[in-house]
Amino acid sequence: MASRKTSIMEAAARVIARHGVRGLRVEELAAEAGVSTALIYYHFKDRTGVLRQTLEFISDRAERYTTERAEGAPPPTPREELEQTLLLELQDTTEVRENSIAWGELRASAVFDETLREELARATRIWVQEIAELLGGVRPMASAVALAGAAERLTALLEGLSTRWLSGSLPLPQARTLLADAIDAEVDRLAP
Amino acid sequence: MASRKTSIMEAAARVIARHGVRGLRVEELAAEAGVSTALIYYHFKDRTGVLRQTLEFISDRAERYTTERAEGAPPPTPREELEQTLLLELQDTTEVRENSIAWGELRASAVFDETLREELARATRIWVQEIAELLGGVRPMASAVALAGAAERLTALLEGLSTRWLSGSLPLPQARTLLADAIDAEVDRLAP
DNA sequence: GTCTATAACGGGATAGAC
DNA sequence: GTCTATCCCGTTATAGAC
Repeated sequence: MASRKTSIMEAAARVIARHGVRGLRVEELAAEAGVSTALIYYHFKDRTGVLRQTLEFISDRAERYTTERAEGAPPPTPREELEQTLLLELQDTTEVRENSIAWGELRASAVFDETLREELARATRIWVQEIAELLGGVRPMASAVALAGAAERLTALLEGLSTRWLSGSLPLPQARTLLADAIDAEVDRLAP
Repeated sequence: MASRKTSIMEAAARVIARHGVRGLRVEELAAEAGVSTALIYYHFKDRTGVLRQTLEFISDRAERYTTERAEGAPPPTPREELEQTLLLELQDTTEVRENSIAWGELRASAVFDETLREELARATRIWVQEIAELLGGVRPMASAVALAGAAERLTALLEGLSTRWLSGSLPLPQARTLLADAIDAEVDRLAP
């Protein structure tokens, strides 16, 4: 069962998705979590502590939901799995939106906050590695270097498209098409 | 010569590069620009006005330095020009770093600030269009739609790589290689 | 562990003189 | 156009009871 502290971090993720890291007010967070502000300081020491731990929480959670699949569904082909995994991040559902926004905020905050960098780099590495493995399933003969490069490009492109979408510079369907085309191109490029 | 207002926007770009949009304090900006806080409100109305106009300033400046070429230098081939223009944004010089950080910050802020969106979308459109034209120089037979797609992907990838670089998740040389490879791939893909 | 009440402070914004 | 001085509000953070 979720501890009080965990449910505060879940609430923090929602608040960050609404107003960003900069817009997170401890009082609003308290209201969202249904607790007093004092309790937040009790569990997290200060506002920075809330952010640090919530961002860690978010990157862990993102790792999890990308891997999950429906129970009775037919097992997808490697190619389908790759495409689904990446396109999953470009969807206008509450959960994805929340995670994408929070992830973008985390990324942006790390530019100025050294303490976030290591954790972020680690989460990025894991994600890129996961995509590289999926690409390897599609193109078993491709070299590890080529797979790693393609994975790094596809995930970086996804982050770029996602931010454009969320900031209102690119309609979602177009973002999805662009990503799908890039997947095609990278897979073609890895062909024997 | 630079007006007072312009020099305040230059100072704002520096402060944003140091502490982010989130960390921009009007008082610090005033100190950086060597003026009083009241003067800032006189010229920009409020803090948001500073951000809005600085964003415009930054995107204009980026357009300029991207387009500039050395005087006596031999005119580059279309292919060289394309590559140089894009790779220019991945360099560890003060000016580029400052612009990239500020651009990333404004992009991230626009997710929560409606007032920045239109200007940002406009600047993005101009930039994508410029790259599409350079691609058209390399592949004159390619369709406008194909050129626009490739340009959108390359610039979005560049933003993604840039943010990874600035947030410490990707070494600069690697980011440059990845982008160069993507340019190769897109140009190949547009081949007749 | 959790609350209510409040202290303490940072920073955006303005008044008014020059 | 530009400054000095200051107001004032929103937020962070803590004290102390339960």
